[in-house]
Amino acid sequence: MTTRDHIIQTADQLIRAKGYNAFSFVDIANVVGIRKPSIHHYFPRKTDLGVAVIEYHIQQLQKIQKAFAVKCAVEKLDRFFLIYDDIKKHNKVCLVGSLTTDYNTLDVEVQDKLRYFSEVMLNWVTDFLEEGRCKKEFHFSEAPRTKALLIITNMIAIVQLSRVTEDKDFNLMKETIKKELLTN
Amino acid sequence: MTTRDHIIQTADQLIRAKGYNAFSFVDIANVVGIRKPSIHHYFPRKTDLGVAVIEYHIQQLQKIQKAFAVKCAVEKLDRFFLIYDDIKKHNKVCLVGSLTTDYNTLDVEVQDKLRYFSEVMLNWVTDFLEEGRCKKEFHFSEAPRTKALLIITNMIAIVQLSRVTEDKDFNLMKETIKKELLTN
DNA sequence: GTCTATATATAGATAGAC
DNA sequence: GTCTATCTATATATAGAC
Repeated sequence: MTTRDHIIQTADQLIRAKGYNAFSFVDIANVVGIRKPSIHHYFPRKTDLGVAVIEYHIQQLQKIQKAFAVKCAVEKLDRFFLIYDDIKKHNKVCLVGSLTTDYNTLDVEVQDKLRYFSEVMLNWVTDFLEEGRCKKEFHFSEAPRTKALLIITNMIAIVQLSRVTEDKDFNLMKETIKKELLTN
Repeated sequence: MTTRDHIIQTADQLIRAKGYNAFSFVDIANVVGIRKPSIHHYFPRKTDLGVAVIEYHIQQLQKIQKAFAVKCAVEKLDRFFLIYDDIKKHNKVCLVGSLTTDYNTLDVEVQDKLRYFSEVMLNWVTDFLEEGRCKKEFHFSEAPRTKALLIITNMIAIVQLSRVTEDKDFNLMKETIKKELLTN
């Protein structure tokens, strides 16, 4: 892995563990094993790093979309849940949840990139829900985009909320959502 | 309003607009019209202020619970939604959503108070959902606490997510949730 | 590409006068 | 109860040597 990628992935972990305004270049330097000013060689401003972290997430999601394009809707749903399994396992929150709460403190470049990432995510879920209903894998009465919003908001917030309720509420949400999609 | 209350309410607005780690005592001083060190007279540490803000929310919620104790479940649901209407109207997020994303940076006193507030909120929603189903006002198949988690996570995250999708997604969530509770 | 040194701003917090 | 002055730590960022 290149130093640049190591910085991006470390920033990503810190943003989702502590929040955008609670991580610093020193935190990253300590993990990557370089000095604070060296990070500016790759990312002149914190904003540049923030944008790069979101771009990394967009790339990862597009890889998943591509790899699962031929799979059935239930498999796509399971892959969607797997994203949050990983988040919950490491006691993080998702990038959209972390950055939307700090939204009013972000530079417009980060805001715009975040908007685009959210759009890609929402479109993907909307599409596989519609496909799943079309093929009788899923059953739901709402518009596919509305159902996608319901499910995505469940997942965004349960990784946050289960930090203070109970960890097992995470699996409870997942199982309830899946069961209801498969029933009827 | 006392200076102390003014500080608490200003801190509350700032936490939900920008996040816990993005507001400072100077921000509050500028709004309240006093100097930064004067705030320490009321709240020695930022942690003390954080705790007070959550306590304020607990009090507000308990007032609502009391005032609506005699009302029907649908009215309680509408009052629950009204909390989020106010949040969305002012482009804020809810306290639980804001503080759970910053959870790992909070002192344990704030964490514990936040856990208690979340419990009060979850219990209230669980109770009026159960009551509503009992009286045939609501229809749902999940356990009441599970349904409460589904609805609360929808609301926590839609005020966050609709900052980057579309504002009208907020009303869309609300109406969809209510319609499904009333149907069947 | 990484370093040391530094600039500049701001954070949370305290001391002590009024 | 509020102020000025100050402390200490840390933030983002830059300059310039190696």
